[in-house]
Amino acid sequence: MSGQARTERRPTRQRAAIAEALADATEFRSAQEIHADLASAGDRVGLATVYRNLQAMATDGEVDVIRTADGESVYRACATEDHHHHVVCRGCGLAVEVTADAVERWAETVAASHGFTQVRHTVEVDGLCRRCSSGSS
Amino acid sequence: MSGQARTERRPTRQRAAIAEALADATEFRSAQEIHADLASAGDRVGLATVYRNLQAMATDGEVDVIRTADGESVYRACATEDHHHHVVCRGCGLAVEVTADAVERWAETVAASHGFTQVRHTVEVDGLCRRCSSGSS
DNA sequence: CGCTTCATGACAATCATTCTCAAATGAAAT
DNA sequence: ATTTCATTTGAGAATGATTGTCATGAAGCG
Ligand SMILES: [Zn+2]
Ligand SMILES: [Zn+2]
Ligand SMILES: [Zn+2]
Ligand SMILES: [Zn+2]
Repeated sequence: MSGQARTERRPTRQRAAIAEALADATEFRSAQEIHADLASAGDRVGLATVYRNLQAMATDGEVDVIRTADGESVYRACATEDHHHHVVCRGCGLAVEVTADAVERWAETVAASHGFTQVRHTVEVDGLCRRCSSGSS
Repeated sequence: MSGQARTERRPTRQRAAIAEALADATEFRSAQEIHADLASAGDRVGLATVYRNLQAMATDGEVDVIRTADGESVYRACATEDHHHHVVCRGCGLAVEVTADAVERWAETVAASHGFTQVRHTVEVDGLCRRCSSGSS
């Protein structure tokens, strides 16, 4: 039931660099941030290239992508290839991967009960992690 | 536990017009669309004003807002004031309101189990409605 | 090595959303 | 009704992430 549609893509230095930058990062990063990371590491990669690769990788399921509150797309190479969701800290960006079979089934069921097919879903949970909870007013 | 923070806001012709346009609409509409709707109805309202009011209304829980696949914010005056989610048709925009206590609890629980507080969540389900499913390959 | 095809990069173009700030308006006080 | 003052509006500029363009560079291949 897990779907990766690994498109036929040609390996390049840039792609490898992006993948590595993504592997090093522990939190979700935006295309712009990845681009900056590479730049500051002396790796010169075009911004458009970063966008294109990140999107392709996301499409192929190699990386996860979520939308921040202000609409920015952020990517991350997750620990597991299996379908999962995240609990993200609004304060520091810490992201925990979680699975939710119950939610998966619910989405499918509720949609089907209303006659919908080809169902997809988006589930994101955010809050303040333990550390960030301490410094609240 | 349901939160509306009805801000002290001053009633204006524009606000009323926007609220009405929203009430008439059956699907989710973007700020731009609402603005166009008003314009074509002879109601002249500044685009910035539409954005401002829509956001304020969303903040106060008067209307629902979701993000489309391409990052556009779309609003709708829903049937119920209670917390709920949607199953939206990718083909025609038809939106069904659904509740999911199980999901609500799951989000809260899984976040808490990882030490998160002030938890919020986003749950959107989309697919093809019965009608739109017919014309697929 | 030549050839074909895909990827890259610099930069222009999009486009939803936000910002600016002077003018208009609501509400309350006089 | 008129003054007063904070809020809201509107027209247009500004922002900023993402996408498009297209000439150049690199991969794959015989
Ligand atoms: Zn945190
Ligand atoms: Zn899921
Ligand atoms: Zn439909
Ligand atoms: Zn919910």
